[in-house]
Amino acid sequence: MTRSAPSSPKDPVKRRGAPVVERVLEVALEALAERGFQGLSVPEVAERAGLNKTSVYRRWPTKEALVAAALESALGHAAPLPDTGSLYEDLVVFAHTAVAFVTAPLGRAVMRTLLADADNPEVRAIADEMLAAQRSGPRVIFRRAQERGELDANADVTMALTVVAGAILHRSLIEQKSVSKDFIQRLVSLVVRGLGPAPKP
Amino acid sequence: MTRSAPSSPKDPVKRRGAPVVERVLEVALEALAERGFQGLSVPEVAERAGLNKTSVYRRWPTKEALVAAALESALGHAAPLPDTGSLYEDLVVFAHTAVAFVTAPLGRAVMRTLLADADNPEVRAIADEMLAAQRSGPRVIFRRAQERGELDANADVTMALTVVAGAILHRSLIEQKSVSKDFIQRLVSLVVRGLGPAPKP
Amino acid sequence: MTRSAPSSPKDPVKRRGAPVVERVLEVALEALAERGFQGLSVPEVAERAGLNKTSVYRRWPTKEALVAAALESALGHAAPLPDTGSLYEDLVVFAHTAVAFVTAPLGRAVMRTLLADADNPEVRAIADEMLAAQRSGPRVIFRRAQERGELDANADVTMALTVVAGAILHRSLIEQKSVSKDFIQRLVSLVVRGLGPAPKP
Amino acid sequence: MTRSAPSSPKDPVKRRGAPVVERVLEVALEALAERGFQGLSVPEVAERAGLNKTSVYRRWPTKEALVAAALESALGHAAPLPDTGSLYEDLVVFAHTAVAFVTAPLGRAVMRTLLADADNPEVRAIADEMLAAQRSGPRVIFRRAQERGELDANADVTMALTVVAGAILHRSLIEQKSVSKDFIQRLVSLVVRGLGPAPKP
DNA sequence: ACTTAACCGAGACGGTACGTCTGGTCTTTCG
DNA sequence: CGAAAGACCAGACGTACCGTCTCGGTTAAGT
Repeated sequence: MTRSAPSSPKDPVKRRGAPVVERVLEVALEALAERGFQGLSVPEVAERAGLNKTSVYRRWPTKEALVAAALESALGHAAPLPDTGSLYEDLVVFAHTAVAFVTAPLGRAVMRTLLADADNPEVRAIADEMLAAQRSGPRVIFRRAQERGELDANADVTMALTVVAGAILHRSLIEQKSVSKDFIQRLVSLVVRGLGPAPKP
Repeated sequence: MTRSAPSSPKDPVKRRGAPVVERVLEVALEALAERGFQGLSVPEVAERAGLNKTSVYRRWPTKEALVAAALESALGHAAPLPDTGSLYEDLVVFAHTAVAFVTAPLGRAVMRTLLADADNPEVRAIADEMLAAQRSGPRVIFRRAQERGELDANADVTMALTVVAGAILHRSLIEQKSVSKDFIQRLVSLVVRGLGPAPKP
Repeated sequence: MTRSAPSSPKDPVKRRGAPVVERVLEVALEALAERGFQGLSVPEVAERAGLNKTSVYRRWPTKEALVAAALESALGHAAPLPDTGSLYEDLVVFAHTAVAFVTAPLGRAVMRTLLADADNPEVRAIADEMLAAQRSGPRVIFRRAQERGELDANADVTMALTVVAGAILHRSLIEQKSVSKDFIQRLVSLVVRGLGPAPKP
Repeated sequence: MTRSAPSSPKDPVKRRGAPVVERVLEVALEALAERGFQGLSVPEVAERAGLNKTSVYRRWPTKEALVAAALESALGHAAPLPDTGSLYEDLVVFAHTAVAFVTAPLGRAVMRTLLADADNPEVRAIADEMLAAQRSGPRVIFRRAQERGELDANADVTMALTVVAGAILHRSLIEQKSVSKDFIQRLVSLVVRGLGPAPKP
């Protein structure tokens, strides 16, 4: 017996296909960002990836499966959480990563899917999961600020997150203006102030 | 005129002229909200409106023209601006109208178009225009607050608007949760506080 | 123009399509003769007929329906029965028409269908029907010969028909040789003699 | 064992495959009879023979080669010629072998190929050859009858053969009826009579 | 017994064609 | 004249099948 490669005892599938899979999913993600879910066509992805459409259909029988796989393959790239010792600084750094996410193909794809093509439950579920992952991290920022005493214990953290994310979203996708560093600073300023106690009249 | 038509209990909706146009544009708006721009098809609108697709094509030769007309027909329903004498109250009222807008078919259609189907410039222009109209009003709220001395003269009004709109947008479309009265109050609280001077440490 | 067109009291459908139908069926018959039933493809027929494949599919949803229609449209061209007063002469004339049938596209199509593609019952039925029609006529020839006393009353008429048809079939399709006038005469001679009483030893 | 021939430095063919080859060709013949030439697919033959399609393609690169090999492998099974001393009896026996041939898979395959799928010249040539072999034998029957004086020297022997073969062909393939013993007797009777002198009126 | 080389199984892949579906144009008829 | 009906074209889509290729694994021969 020629037991080769003990690390892969049996790998009947994807001996030839491994690089192909990556390429296709990458292309699918791009296309998803450009055209949205319903505008995406499997033949187009196949052509862009440089292989025959039948080969794509073989692996992912439906468009949903392809998109789900593409989204899933891009999961787990959580950005490292900032810890500068200052809520303001932390939030600025986090906002930048959020902007980067929304600007990159993956983020655009997720956003388009969430906003416009949320009909398919399978895809929707994955996109939701990605969004939750995206939101779970930053909560730590606020908790640390609370532990430092920089933030009140019952500050509306959830609202702050929604505000930061929503403002960036609105700015980049609705107003279609670039999210500048200045914008982020003004946004974070407003939020940090807003989380504090009411100003004296 | 076939008013009674006993042979057909279900009268074929609106047969000629002006009422037909209204019906079609109304249906087009609904479909736009449901399917988005690229998901909308002229034959489908025709069928839903109860007339032959050729009749629709006669009036609006392209899908763009139909959508543009539909959006345009829904313009000019600017909500009355609140003037309660309190920035907080004014913003709460405004936020409610914004939520109503985003919830209604027209608003959803505009949002979907802006977010996901912004490729066509003609349609995009109209949607932009609607958005600008939606934003022009509320600025008065802040100006009045500044005149009352309730708000600093160089407060970041633009940011405040973006934050309110963005948060509502994020809440309803991304998180897919209902925008409750409580949510709005907390949102406006945060924004009003954020517009004030920095809290004392 | 509103001319009610009394010249066409026919059904309201196929005003544009009437000539198209003929053309398609004609082409289908040709293709059937060339490629056989299973070798025939609807798109190919459409292209040869100069119209879009969807137009063909609209009228005949399946290949079977198209072939059935093509065969049916070619029915009813029964050749006039000869009546020369001589069994030999009658058979010679009839054999010539049989040869013409087998040589023409229609005949070849029927033969190919009967011989090679007899799997589909719908098509098979039509081809069978055509064959029966083709055989019903010639029996009269023998009956008249019997009435004239030229032929014995219990002569094996069915066998004679099978022999004439089979020999022509074998000659033209199996041996692939032309069916000459001389061949026909020798064939009929043999059959006529064979129908008579046994020769004296 | 087939002469292992140690002198042969290279014996690329059939070290392991000898029984496989037989099985494949046998199956191919069956499939040819069932589906005809153009309906036959190499993968299907492979599956029916219980081996992988690549194994079949390795030996016979094209469908034509496979069919040619299948037909060729079935050659040379000439039935022994009858010699009963009576033309009638000889012909009856011969007709039975002809019926057996046409009924068996091999015969049906040859017939289908000759009748319907005669496009490929290579295959066609082999089928023609088989047909010629099938016809060469029976001529002896007539020659012996002539030598016995039972048959006139210038009787139309070729026509008689065509008639017998054609009638059987027509009966079994066109009329799709079984070729009974009675049918054969009546057929031979007619032919034998037909070969004799014209009956006296 | 061990090596070697032909053979076989498995399945990914490109490619072609098919039949379906839908969108948009056009002609003809009806009211 | 406008609306209905629907034939028609165009093109994309997903499926099926074919034939090629490249891997491994196995079998049969030969030192």
